[in-house]
Amino acid sequence: MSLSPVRPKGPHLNALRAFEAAARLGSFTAAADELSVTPGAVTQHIKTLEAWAETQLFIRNARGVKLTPLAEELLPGFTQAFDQLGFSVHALRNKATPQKIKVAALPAIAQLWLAPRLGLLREVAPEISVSVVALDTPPNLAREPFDMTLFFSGKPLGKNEVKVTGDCIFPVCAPSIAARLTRVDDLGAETLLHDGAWHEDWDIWLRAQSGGEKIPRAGTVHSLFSIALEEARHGGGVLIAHETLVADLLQRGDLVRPFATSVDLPRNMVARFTPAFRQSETYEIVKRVLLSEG
Amino acid sequence: MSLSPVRPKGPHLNALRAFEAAARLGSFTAAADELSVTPGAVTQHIKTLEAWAETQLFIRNARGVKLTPLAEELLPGFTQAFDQLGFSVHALRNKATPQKIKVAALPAIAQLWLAPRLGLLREVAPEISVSVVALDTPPNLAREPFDMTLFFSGKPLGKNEVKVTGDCIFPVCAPSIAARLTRVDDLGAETLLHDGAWHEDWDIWLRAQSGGEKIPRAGTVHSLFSIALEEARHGGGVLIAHETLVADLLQRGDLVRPFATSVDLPRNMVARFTPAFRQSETYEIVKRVLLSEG
DNA sequence: TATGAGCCTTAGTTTTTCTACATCAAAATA
DNA sequence: TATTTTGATGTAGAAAAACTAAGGCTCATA
Repeated sequence: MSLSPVRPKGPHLNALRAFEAAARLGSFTAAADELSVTPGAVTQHIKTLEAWAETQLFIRNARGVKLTPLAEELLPGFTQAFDQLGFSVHALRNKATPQKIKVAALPAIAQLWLAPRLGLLREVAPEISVSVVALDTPPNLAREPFDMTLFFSGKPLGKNEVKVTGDCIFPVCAPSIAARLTRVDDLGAETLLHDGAWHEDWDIWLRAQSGGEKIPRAGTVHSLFSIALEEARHGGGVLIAHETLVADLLQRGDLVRPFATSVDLPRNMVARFTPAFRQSETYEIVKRVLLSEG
Repeated sequence: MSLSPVRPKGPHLNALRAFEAAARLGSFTAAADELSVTPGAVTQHIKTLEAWAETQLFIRNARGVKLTPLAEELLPGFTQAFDQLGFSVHALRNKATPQKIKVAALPAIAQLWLAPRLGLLREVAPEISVSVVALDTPPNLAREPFDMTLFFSGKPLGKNEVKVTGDCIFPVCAPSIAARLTRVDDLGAETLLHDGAWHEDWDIWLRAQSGGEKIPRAGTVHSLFSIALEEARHGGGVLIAHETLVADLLQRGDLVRPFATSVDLPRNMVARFTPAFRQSETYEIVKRVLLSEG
């Protein structure tokens, strides 16, 4: 019996959050990414927490970490707590400023699909202000302050998800280039443009064409689809494009499809919403305007 | 549509915790107390949160704060989240170090009732280590890292509470003083000792005696019951004592009861446990040993 | 009118948290 | 086998957050 003079303190909330993220994702690096900090910060948080609890939470291997049985057992409770907290934070934002919404989207989607539609939204409901953040990977909606995300997904639709469009690829190019393309074989003489994140697109499309296997895949890679698109528009080569992202330019005639065949990819453009946002008045308007014509 | 380059951040967790406490308790000062910080810290947290959400959460009056309807609406969700978090933290401690338990108790209870029994516990289960923190008011078990509390309570027993003893008061003094006390009136010539936190005790007891109303209540006040008790033991006066706290000294003969009459107060000494602790193996042992003889 | 309770503000300090690197070990690759 | 890659760690310094202390304000109550 030690009559301690000081009120004992609980662990730091940030350490608990770091633990939950690391345990759920099974990786300190992934947790650091979700929390927008460096992996070193996560290491420190978890070390602090382990010292506080006087126990080990992770088994460190040189290549990644593994949960101890204790951490495994405790994880669901922490996840539930932070989920509830995240929901309440979303509710706070949605009820305090219902006319302001935050969207996270793939850069290409943000620029080529979303941007035109936001003009439409402004016409219909000028009181709604939308802020868009371009991200390469979908954020964890239960934890980060976004109301909706727009990404491609090959998984079955989840509870708060809505299919926006399918994903279908085909080559596009400037009309001047299209003039000299009649057979798939002609592509061998052209620069094949593609996006770095979708480096398999040409391969997929060519494999679906008879004789396409022989075309060399080498070409110019751009880190952003929108830059590759710009390049194609100026006659820089033939781009393997995603239908939803080039519909506008095709309609305007800036780009044309040299070949009729397209390939459907097994994935969709998916809009995902937070449960809190779905309860707000704004949700219906946004959904109606943005997802009107599939 | 502003294409923001930075990933937006959620509010700080500490700010959310401060909000929850302030909203639940309806007072910044009380929240500061629960969180063991100064009221200024709470003010700042809440101001930060209000700025983040771009909304007002409290209506400030010169005398206390009132929740806005929005805050009122959001409170339950936040409370639930932090309750769950608290439970998980307790579970972490209980499963990581099941042999270490933390108790918060009233100073007088800690010293006079609990301390003797801890020796007994050590005999029965030496592997259990108990740390005791003396507090004047019961801590919020759902938020602070204690496994159990021991305080007097006049309220009906709650879900995780167990009655330990009743509370019954009567005068005690050294045998030398008792020798010159025969009637209640004789108390008029003695120094009446009492604890500052229980300043009404003499009043209550005297009112229950015939003729007691006339005795002057003035006497020596001590901030700690145990100091008043020490004073009484050394012949410094007559103390109005609580049965559970002086049983030992009475049995040993260090103190005696000059009058037979006692008054039952409408309250009990109550042990309260965390739900997480009740699930641990240690709970049964502790309960059996400490609460054996009512 | 004086007092006290309760919150606010500001300035300055302490504590916490984060980053930037360098390092290390196992696994994957060549 | 040598090399590269991946993911975690340790440390120092810097940045950010959180806290305290002290003075001030306002309203209710005595």
